[in-house]
Amino acid sequence: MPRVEGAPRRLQRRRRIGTARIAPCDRARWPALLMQAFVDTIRAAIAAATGLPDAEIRLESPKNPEQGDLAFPCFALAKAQKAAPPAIAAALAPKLAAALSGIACTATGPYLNFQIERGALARTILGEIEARGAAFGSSTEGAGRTIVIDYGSPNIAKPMHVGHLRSTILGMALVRLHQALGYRTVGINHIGDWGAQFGALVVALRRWRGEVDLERDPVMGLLALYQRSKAAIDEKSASYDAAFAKEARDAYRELESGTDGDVRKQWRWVTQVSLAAFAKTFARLGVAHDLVRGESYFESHLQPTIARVEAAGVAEVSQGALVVMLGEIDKGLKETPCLLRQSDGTTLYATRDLAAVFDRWKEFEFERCLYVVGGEQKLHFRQLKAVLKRMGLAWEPRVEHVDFGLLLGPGRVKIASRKGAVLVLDELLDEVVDAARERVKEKSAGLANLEAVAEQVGIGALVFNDLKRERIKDVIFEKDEVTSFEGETGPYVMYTHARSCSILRKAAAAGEGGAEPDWRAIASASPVLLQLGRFPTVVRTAAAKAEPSELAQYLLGLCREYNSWLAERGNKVLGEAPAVTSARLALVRGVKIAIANGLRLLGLAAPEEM
RNA sequence: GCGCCCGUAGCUCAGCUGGAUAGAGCAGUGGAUUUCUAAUCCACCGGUCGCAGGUUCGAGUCCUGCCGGGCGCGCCA
Repeated sequence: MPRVEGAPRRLQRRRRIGTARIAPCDRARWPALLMQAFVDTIRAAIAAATGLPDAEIRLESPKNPEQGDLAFPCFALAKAQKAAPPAIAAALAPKLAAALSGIACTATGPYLNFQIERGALARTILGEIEARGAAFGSSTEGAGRTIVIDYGSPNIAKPMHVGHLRSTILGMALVRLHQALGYRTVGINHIGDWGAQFGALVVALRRWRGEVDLERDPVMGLLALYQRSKAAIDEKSASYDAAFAKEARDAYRELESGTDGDVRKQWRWVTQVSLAAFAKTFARLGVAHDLVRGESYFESHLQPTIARVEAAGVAEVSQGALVVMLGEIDKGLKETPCLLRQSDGTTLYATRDLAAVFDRWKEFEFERCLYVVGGEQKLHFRQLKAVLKRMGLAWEPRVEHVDFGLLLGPGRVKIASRKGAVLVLDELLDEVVDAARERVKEKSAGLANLEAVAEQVGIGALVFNDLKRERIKDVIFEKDEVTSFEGETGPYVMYTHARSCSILRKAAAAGEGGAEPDWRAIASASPVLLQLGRFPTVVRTAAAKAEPSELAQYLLGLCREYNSWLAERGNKVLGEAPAVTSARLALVRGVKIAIANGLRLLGLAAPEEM
């Protein structure tokens, strides 16, 4: 039962570390990074004028958009030139202005502000989006390389609950982000289908099968048996049953022995009905794993795995157990070695994950192997990596724990409780979709595909609510917030998309938009254009940092800028002079494409009407 | 006790590799609909960026200490 157990036990936060660094932009490979192209041009000019090494030239955005599109602070030059930053800026501005064509350069205090010529900005960015369409934002950077992503990973015999939501949603987004960058992705559902608890469950099935309904909703029936069996083997529980516990241990031993008898038959059935239920839930979230490979798969790999670690000379026996001491690798792990084999000879979680990661490396030679697992398991993955490092495996840095915070209820109360009341994921999805259906009915009465849109909007609201936050932060699940659909929400982004589609439909119906665009008509939309230009870079960094929230935040910002522009009285799109309408339609189309692509990468639908 | 993490507006959060007056959403107040979906937009209200030092031309951002909160810590997963 690997990734999520009933109650999230731990919570960790971490700053971005590890391999999540972003390589310098390779222009040969990234011809279409849009804003990056302008940035590189300006940087080259600054380098030529100042002699600064390329790495030290950092451009930023001016505080006030009217000051320019890009800015360069001159403080760093002050020491070398022995002059005040404003004087340096003033001296540099004319030189750069002369060197750059189509980009104005002015000094404002200690800053150099650059403004790209409006027409060029619009033409470049909107032209690129138009040309690439659904592929806008994607690239071939990752061609020929593989990313393995372990996510979702529920445990059999129990329904998926809210605790699985974050891993599933984050994992799905990471799969899509990497795909967009040209990587081959392998999404793995590492189901928890092994362990002593299944011995107990089989015994529970033997004894109490008739007492629960296993026909209508097998997984809920299994949950009841699972909980009851857990109490029966818990010495501290009032329902402790010594005979049951012994039988459970025997059953697990039989399961582990590989004997294809009754125990294994029952276990197989449990696995089968559980997977069928998971598949439905995953489908609603738009998730499809490439590989379902549970812990049981690695049973035969356990002894070879231990042998391999022993052969590497890093294993030792301590207090009867086989461990790998890790203090030399990581001082923080001095007190917590990695246990590979218990004193009774059985293996542990770490052994299985070690077997799994060896297997994955052998099969995929991954660029990265991401474990989208809650922060409460941080120690486990830290140990796992430390073992790999101690074994001298060069690919150890490619293994990353993509950790995330807890999902909490109102008042920071834990939602998923070990005792009883699990919030079943399907029920939650139904609730959100119900709320969405009400809203869609009320706002768009005659919508033909009401049900489909309600599903898209409701689930989109839930997913976006999760993805918009930095993953390390806890998510406070407030139902009112998830079903409000206003403000910084998934439906807000979807709505912006749907409105744009509506404008484009009307334009097509009226035959507008064919004229040569007059880019001056969108001169006031440069914040929108600049934001559009950032899209490919955002996709790239969101993937590199395994942080989908960067894309979600980007989309919110894009929609905010765009809606604000669109609401201005002077910016009417349809029915204006043909050249004006053409230019504005190009902007609408560009935004529409960026939103659609962004939503898709986050795993959300982009309905054309809602 | 040890390890790791978090602490920005009443609430929920952004803030890119330290840089120009700290930004949104929600809640509250007041506006915008002969105008392309008002699931929108505009304005106002609201902040000692936990506290104290330090580094720096410059710190919400880096370092140290403290306070508050969370998670984890050998035979569970």
